[in-house]
Amino acid sequence: MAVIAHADLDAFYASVEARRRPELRHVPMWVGGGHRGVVLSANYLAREYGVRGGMPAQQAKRLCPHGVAVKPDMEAYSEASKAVRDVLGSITPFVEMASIDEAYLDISGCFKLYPDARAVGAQLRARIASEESLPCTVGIGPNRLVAKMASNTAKPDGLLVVEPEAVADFLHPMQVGQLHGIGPATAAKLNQLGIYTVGELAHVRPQTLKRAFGPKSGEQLLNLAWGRASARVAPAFGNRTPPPAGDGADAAKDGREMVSVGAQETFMVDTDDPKIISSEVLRVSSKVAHRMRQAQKLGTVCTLSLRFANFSELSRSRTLAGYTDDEGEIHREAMRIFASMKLDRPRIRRVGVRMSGLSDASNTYLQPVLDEAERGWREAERAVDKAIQRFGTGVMSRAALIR
DNA sequence: TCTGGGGTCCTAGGACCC
DNA sequence: TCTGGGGTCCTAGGACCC
Repeated sequence: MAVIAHADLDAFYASVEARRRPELRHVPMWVGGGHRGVVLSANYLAREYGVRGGMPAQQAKRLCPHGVAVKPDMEAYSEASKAVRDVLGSITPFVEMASIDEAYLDISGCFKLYPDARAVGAQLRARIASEESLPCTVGIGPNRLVAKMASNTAKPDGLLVVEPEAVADFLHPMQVGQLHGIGPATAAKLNQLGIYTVGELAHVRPQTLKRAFGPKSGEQLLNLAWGRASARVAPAFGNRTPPPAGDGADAAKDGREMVSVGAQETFMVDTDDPKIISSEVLRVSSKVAHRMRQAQKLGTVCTLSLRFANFSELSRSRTLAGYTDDEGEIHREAMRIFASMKLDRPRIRRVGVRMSGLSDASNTYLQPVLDEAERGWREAERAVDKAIQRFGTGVMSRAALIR
């Protein structure tokens, strides 16, 4: 039986900030905020005031007026994440970063060096604390789900091992909404059916769940309730092409193929001005195209999404005639979609563009551009990529994007 | 001064083909 | 000419996660 560990860095962004600014260590503090922003990560002192990740920054400030808001520094967090990954990798080669602040490890092969799972977990925590000065919680179980639930239960700064025979006793007393994969909507629907705890969920007739949630989701809910899940950890790229070396779009998570690339931006003030909307769509298209080129991907499905002033959303997608990573083409397609929506100038809060239907640039036929005048843009965009690589983001952009 | 940005996966309905 | 069934692809939207 496999033994899987889930390592979760506690209040990650806030911890990285506290590490380099010790004066922040003993005050309520969170990362994020700004105009129309949200809290990305709050330290545990701030959480005592009710401040939580995802909460509007305004609300955090109201709950904790003397708390300190810190501007995010994604580059620093990304570097810290890589350093942690290296530490984890020195204990087992089977490490899969599930996001910037958590990793799954297959530690099945570690028991020649360590007496038991608890010893491996303790070592992971000790090494990250001593080498990276970051607090971390480790959960261990027979598969990914149980390991994840164990770390959720043990955080912050804890360690919990759930033996295979103890899985049901561990999960069944929990509320259904605590399960990884059951969000507010599903929890509410389960509650309506009179199902509140994981134990109750585990004993519902499969037919009932399948009728209510569809065959696949119904089955999945039962698996979750019994703690059945994959124990696969995918650090290796197997027969797939590894992602390009270097930073940037290796945001591609370990092992899994990139499915889409998108960007979105919220306006400072809601707008119904087509000119402003078009130039914002160009800005996000340019971001998407740049990241696609970095990842060496071409895409064929363009999705435009809008969030309106009242927070309702609308999205439309279209399949292009060929593959592209060209910002001009993406922008034109997105604006064509916008026009086809025939909106009556509603106030728009946010615009987003996402490209999917991705394919590796190296083995995808790129449709020749018919309009010769367009040909120059590809080269120009490549040149901009190079300049950005040398001098950093912000050195160059289209004249139309300069505010 | 309410509510970001980056993703993945699933479902349902319609088009289309056999 | 009428009819049914199944498979697949595309699109829109919802749910969820960090």
